[in-house]
Amino acid sequence: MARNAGQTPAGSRSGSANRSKPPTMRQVAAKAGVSVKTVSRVMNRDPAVKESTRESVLEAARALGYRPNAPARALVTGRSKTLGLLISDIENYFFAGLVRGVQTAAEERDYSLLLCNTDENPDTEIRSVDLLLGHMVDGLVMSSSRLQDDQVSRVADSVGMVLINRFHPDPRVLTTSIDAEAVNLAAEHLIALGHRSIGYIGGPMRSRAAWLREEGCRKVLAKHKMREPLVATGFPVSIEGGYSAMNWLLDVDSGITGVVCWNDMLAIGAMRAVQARGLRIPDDVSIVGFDDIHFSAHANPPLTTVSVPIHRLGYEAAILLIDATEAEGAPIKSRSTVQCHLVTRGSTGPVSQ
Amino acid sequence: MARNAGQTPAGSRSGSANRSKPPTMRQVAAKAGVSVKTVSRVMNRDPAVKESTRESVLEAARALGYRPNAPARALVTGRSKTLGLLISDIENYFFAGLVRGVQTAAEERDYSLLLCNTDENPDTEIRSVDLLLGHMVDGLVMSSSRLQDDQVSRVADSVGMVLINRFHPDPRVLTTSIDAEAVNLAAEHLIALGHRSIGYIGGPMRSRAAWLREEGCRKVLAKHKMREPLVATGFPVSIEGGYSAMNWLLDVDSGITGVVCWNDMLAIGAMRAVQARGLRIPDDVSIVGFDDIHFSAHANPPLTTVSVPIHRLGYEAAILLIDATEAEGAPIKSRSTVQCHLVTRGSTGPVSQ
DNA sequence: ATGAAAGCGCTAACAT
DNA sequence: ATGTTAGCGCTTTCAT
Repeated sequence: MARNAGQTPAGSRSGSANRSKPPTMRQVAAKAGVSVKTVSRVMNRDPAVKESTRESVLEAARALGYRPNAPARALVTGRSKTLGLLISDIENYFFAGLVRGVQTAAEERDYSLLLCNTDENPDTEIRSVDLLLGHMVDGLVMSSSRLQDDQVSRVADSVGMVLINRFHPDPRVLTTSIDAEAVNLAAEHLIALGHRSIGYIGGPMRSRAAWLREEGCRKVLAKHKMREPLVATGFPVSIEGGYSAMNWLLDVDSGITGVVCWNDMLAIGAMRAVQARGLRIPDDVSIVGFDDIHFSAHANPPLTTVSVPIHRLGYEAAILLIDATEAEGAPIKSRSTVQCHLVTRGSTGPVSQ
Repeated sequence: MARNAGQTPAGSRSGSANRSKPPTMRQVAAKAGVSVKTVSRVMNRDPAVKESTRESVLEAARALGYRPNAPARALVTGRSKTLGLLISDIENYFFAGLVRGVQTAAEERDYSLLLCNTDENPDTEIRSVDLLLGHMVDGLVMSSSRLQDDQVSRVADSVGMVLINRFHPDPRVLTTSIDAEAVNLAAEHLIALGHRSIGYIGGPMRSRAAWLREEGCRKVLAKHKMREPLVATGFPVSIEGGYSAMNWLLDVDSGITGVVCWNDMLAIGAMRAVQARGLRIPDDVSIVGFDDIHFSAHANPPLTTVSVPIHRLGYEAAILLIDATEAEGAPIKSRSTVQCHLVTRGSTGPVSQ
């Protein structure tokens, strides 16, 4: 009877790639001697099925290697149990961590993940959003989106969405961000160590988050009645970019003793530039990063940085989104925040006399 | 007439999250005054439509904000234009690069990507495969799979698949791998530099690829009539693991002057351990990695490593898979190989006298 | 506790 | 060059 004992569906396996169509509910129903709807109920864990019928259905399903067809289900229910994830670059350690957090949440809640890279290109991003919407994703997680506020709002007309580290006036657009205090931690730390001549290496151009972080640095210095930081912006956000930016900083003002960086990648590049000039870290120059990517603890010297709970950021965002998607009425909660803290390591020290 | 000028579908936007259903082909057809099938043809770029009708259909579609419904299409065609991607950990730089390569190919060929992490856990992996098959993916890209050969074969009964860096006897299972010579490059390099006491830090346990690489190292030493390498295995494949492994190596034999590592992460950890002991790289110990992840060029000192074209690896795998999937008859090609080469940087040097 | 029929949005097979 | 009909695999009424 059951020619294929395991999970193998019946089908030829002769050399080439002709595959048999997967079994359907109808076949399971026939085999179990029940109606299609009963099989459906069993698959959806409807408690109103007799234990014995449930078992025989499950048995038949196993024997046939049956698997519910997600597209079919999506078609009729209008929900795909799928989330779209838009990031600028999966090879960036920050986004990789984010994805991991989102995945954890997705797995917990039984969602799948469709991943798209945007390369910070708005056209690519729009195409990706269209693609994702075509797949009937139930929600969208967007990080470092290059879309304007009104474009984002327009997307929110069609689907639930959560933005990472970006506030949006539209109340339907959910947000998960780092705490407001985080942007000040790095500068405060350097000042506490006695640094009075401070540089800043900035993040992506025209990014609101980047602007915010730079402003944070400025404000902290102002609060302590110090002169403005020397700011290096427009450099690529990469190790190489940090290298160039640091060289620029030192060329303009060789008296700088402390540098705050938009992120850890830049900071690592900056450290290399300092060392390449024969200066020592932290004796001559102290450097602070942002994110606390895995590698930073193992840089040489280990990098002092503002630790962002990246997994949590992704996890919270996804949970917020899923909750909002599944709530029929008004969303339970529309914003969430994760707490950051400074991790002091070897790249910073007291200013030398 | 067109109340919504832009791409906005008609629908309420009042505070809460009630979204209107997206427009269907029927509505587009009605608006354009044609049949559904004609709309279908336009959407599928069927050349057999008059230019004027095509345009009016496109116009109507734009006005309504129409987007083809992928699940519906998948249901009827049996193809989802979606690839499943199974990796062990997206936060591992190698896999992130792989994903990027796969994504490039997917985008080129108009496929979407469903991403799953396995954490090298076979149970998670089986669950993920089931999930992916439920989504009717057209193909599966698997890297560092923990499934047995026969389990893989069983999956291949249902769907096309390509394995990264793993050969499989089943001819239906496609493969993309690094070239056979790559595993020898590191050891050859150390030997050429005069090293005679060589250690090896191994990769994941029970991984065939890891075993192969270790064997490569052994064979090279044997070929040069040198004694067996001292092998450290069973350590976590991470910076921390490399640190511990290197310490173990040095504890067992303090005379080691050259170390070959399964990958760059381990190598970076190993470098840190050497430096922590007050030894210098490469003066006292030379270290070679594998992969050439982005960070390696910026390690301190920069890491000599076997450069694997990771993007290409992912790209080639995806292309192989898509080609095979779309070919109705026998697959065009079932294996592909990418060429690796040694990148000499600061972590290796001639053995000191 | 279970079943029959309708239909989700689309394309395939055949018209015309 | 365009339209009609049927049906993909599933869930949703509404029965029983």
